[in-house]
Amino acid sequence: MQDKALLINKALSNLEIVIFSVNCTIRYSGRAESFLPQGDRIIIIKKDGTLLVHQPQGSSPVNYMPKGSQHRMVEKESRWWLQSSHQAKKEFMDIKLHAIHFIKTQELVDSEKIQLAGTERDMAEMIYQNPSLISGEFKPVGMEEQTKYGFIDVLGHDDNNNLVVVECKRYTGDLAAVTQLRRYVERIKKEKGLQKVKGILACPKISPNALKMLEDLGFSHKAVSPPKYLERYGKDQKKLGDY
Amino acid sequence: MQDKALLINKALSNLEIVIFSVNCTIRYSGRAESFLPQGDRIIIIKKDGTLLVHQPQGSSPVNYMPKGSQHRMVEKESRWWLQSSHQAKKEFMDIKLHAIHFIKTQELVDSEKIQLAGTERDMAEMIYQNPSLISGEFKPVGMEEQTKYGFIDVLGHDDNNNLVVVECKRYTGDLAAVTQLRRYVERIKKEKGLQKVKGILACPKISPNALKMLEDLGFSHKAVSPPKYLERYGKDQKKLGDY
DNA sequence: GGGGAGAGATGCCGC
DNA sequence: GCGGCATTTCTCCCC
Repeated sequence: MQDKALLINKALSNLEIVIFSVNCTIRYSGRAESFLPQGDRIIIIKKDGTLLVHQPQGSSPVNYMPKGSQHRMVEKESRWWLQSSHQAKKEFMDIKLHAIHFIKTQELVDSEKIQLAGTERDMAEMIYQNPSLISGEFKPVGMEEQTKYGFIDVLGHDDNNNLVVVECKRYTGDLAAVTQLRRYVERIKKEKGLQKVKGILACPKISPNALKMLEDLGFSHKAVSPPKYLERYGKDQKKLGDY
Repeated sequence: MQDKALLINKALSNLEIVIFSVNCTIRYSGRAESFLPQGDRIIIIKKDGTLLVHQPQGSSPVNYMPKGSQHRMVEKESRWWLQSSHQAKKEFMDIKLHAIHFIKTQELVDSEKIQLAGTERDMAEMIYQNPSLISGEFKPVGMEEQTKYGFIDVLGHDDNNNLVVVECKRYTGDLAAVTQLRRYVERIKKEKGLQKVKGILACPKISPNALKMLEDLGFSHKAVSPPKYLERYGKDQKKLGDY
């Protein structure tokens, strides 16, 4: 165990990634307090100080520590503990190690960033480029207007020169989306001193409650789905290999 | 490589957890589309079919597949791929393996659930038990009222018999929290046919914009922090050692 | 560093 | 399964 501790402390100081498979008990104190009874888990400590504890099922880590945390193996009363702390954020974690199934340390090299398509931002751009997706009379105005009046996805006007605020959601529109749209419309009305500003929620579908609230507020829903850009970077795909 | 593939496919069918350290390229298609150029990553496949891909830094997985996904090692044109799919959700991932640094399979036993204190729910209960945290005249009403009118954190009334809606946030109150409170107050007004319903946002702090909107709507902010229940299980801590 | 908002969010609970 | 909502959300962008 002593040698394992040395190995780990050395790896941590070398900023290598460390992967444990252990049987442990965990306490955390910081933004909240938590206790996790004894069980088998995978623990990962990354170069940037991030610590993740994963159970054998589930997508999210059951416990974790943020980037910038410090970690060390400590022996106390003939027991080994993995202690983590982030002093600035006042977060602390103590992992009591009942057994260590295996440990692996490794230097990983990866500075690549993921390329993602089909986001809400892509949706807004698609509508901006192809405003008939909203309606035949919808005319988007300059993108700079978006920043000027906040985080409005697409701002435009109709044939009667009414301003139109479009809020995009990539999946089901919910009550929060409606209140967000409402907030933008009210802000525009106040800042521009307008009586009438249209609000449109663009999303593939909308919950019944959200639709009711939307219509009660005089807004409307337009069914639009986020774009899948496979075709867009089809050429890049070829360059990247015969995938 | 052949033997590794057999090992992995066997482990996957045995519902063991599999941990890879690899150099890979990743494509994903499903709710969105993504491409991640070549680099070193850790891959975890869990018993429930969850797949996680982690880069050497950052808290969130760069790519992932949901619970219920299926995985297999495939050889194609003298290259090994790890293919994952979730047919029902129409999600697909192809991981092109340039190198495998190590693979570990393991059976993990853990059915424990984490105990968490300091959540918004705990905050609401604290206020319900100790209403003077809101004000001297605040009197909470029965908890069953909460479900009847939705997900209101704490519902009560003041000395003048005005209904009071309290929305709790465990950290900074923001614009979304204000619109959420507004939604609850409007719902109560409509369902009960009331003219005046008070709204209170209980949170440790509040952003300037949120405070302005809150006051414009006639609501108010009360500084309350989520409870830390360390003292509740203080005795257990002592048993675990003087960390 | 804080505010505002999205996320391939995930997870939990209730209907 | 969907709806509504919190999350030790995390991450990104912009000020």
